[in-house]
Amino acid sequence: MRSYKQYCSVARALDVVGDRWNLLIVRELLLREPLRYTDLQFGLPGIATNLLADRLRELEAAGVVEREAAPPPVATTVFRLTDWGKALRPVVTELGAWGAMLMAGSAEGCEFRSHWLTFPLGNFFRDKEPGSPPVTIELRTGDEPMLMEVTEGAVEAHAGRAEHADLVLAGPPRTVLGVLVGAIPIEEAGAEGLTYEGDPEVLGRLEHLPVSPS
Amino acid sequence: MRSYKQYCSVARALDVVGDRWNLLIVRELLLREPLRYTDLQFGLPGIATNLLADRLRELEAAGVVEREAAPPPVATTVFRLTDWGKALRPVVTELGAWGAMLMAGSAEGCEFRSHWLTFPLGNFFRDKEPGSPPVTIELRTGDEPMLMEVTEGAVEAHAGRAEHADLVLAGPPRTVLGVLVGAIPIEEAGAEGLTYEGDPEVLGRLEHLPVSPS
DNA sequence: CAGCATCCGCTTTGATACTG
DNA sequence: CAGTATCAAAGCGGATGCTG
Repeated sequence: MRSYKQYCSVARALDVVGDRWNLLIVRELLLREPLRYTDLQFGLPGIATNLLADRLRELEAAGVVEREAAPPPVATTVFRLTDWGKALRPVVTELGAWGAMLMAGSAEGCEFRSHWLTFPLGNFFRDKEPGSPPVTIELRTGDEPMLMEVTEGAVEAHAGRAEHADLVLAGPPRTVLGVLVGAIPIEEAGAEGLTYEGDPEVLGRLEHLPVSPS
Repeated sequence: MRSYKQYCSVARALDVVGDRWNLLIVRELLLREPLRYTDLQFGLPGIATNLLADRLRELEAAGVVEREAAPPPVATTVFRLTDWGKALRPVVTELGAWGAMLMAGSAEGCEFRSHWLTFPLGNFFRDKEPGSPPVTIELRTGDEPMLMEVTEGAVEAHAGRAEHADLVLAGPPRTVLGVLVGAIPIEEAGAEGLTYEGDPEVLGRLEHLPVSPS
C-alpha cells in the first residue's frame, strides 16, 4: 500500500496493516499460531496465493510477522506474529466487537471456518453463574467441532470434541450463533436447520455482552 | 471495496471500514464533529476529491456517517458519525496506540495537522501528580496552536491558545512530541528546532503510558 | 467558494496456471 | 507444500471541469 504520508499514529499503523487482507492474516495468526502457508490459505478463503505471499513478505519486512523454518520431521516453514504483531490483538478484538451486529445479516454466499468463532465466543460471552459447576457446549458447524467451556464466570472456546457435552448444537453457523446470543429461541431454531442433543437449559448460563452502538 | 465474503465479524467490519481512507475519515469525524466537506479534505491531505465523495456516500449507505443540511446562516452540508460510527472510537484508539512507536521514525515528507495530536495526547498521557494545581502547556506546531490541560490525574487536549500557559513548546511536530514523551531532553531539543518559554519543569507532571510491544 | 463528477494513466487485486 | 508467473479487471491518484 502507498503510505498515507501523514505524521499521525493511526495513519502510520494503517500504512503497515491497512492493506487489504493484512488484518485478516493477523486474525489467523492470533487464533492459531504457528501456521503453515497452506493453513493460512485455508483460513483466508478468497485470497489469491500471490497476494498472500506478497503480504507475508511485507508484514515480515515491517516486523509484524516472523517466518521460521520448522525442524524435521515437519520440515516446512511456519509463520508467527512478532511481539509487536501480537500487540494487534486489541485492534482485531475491537474491530470484531464493532462488526458483531453485522453477523445478524445473512451468511448467504459467505465462507465460514469454525475457528473464527473462538474470538467472539471467548471475548463477548460471560458465565452468568460463576458459582455453578462447569458446563460444556459442543458446536458442530463449519469444518471442525468447537468446544465452549463455561467455567467460573468466563467462557473459553477452542477446537475439539467433548467426551460428554452438556449440550451439542449442530446446524448452519448463523443459526448456531443466533441461538447462543439468544436472538433465536432454541425451540424455533429447528426451522433454521438447528438440531441439538442434551440440556438446552444450560444456555441460560451464557450472558452475551452488549454490542455497539454502545 | 469488494466484500471478503467471510462469515466473521472482523471480516464484516472490514467490509465496511477496511477500504483505504475510511478509518482516517472516521478519525477526522471522531476528532472534530461535525465537519464540512472541505474541512474533511483539509484533515485528510492526499485524498483525491472524488474518492472522498465516494467514501462518504458509501459510509453513509452503510450507516456509519450522517449527512446533515446545516441551517442558515451556514447553509452548507455537514457530516457526522452515527452512533454506530462513534462506536469505532476504540478501534481507532487501539490502532493509534499500536502505531505510536512508528512516530519515532522520520516525519520527512509527511503532512501534519495539529488536531491529530488530540488523540495521543488525551489517551496516552496521565498526570503524575493528581493533587497538584492544574498545569497548561501550549503547543505551537502544525497549523494551529493546541492546549494540553494537565488536571487531577488526567490530560485533556484541544485546539486553542492560553492566556497564560505554564510552558509553551514550539517547533517541528516530531521534536515537540519527542520532548513530551521524554525521548528528547528539552535542553537538547534546541538542536532539533525546539524553542520554548516558561517552566520546563512542568514536563515532570506528564506520565507517558507504555506503547507496544506490551 | 463548497461539493462534487469526469477523465485518464497507473497501481493493486483477483483468478488461474504453473514450478522447485 | 510453498510459492511464481501471467494477465484482465478493478481501484486509486491527480488534474480538471461543472454547478448552485
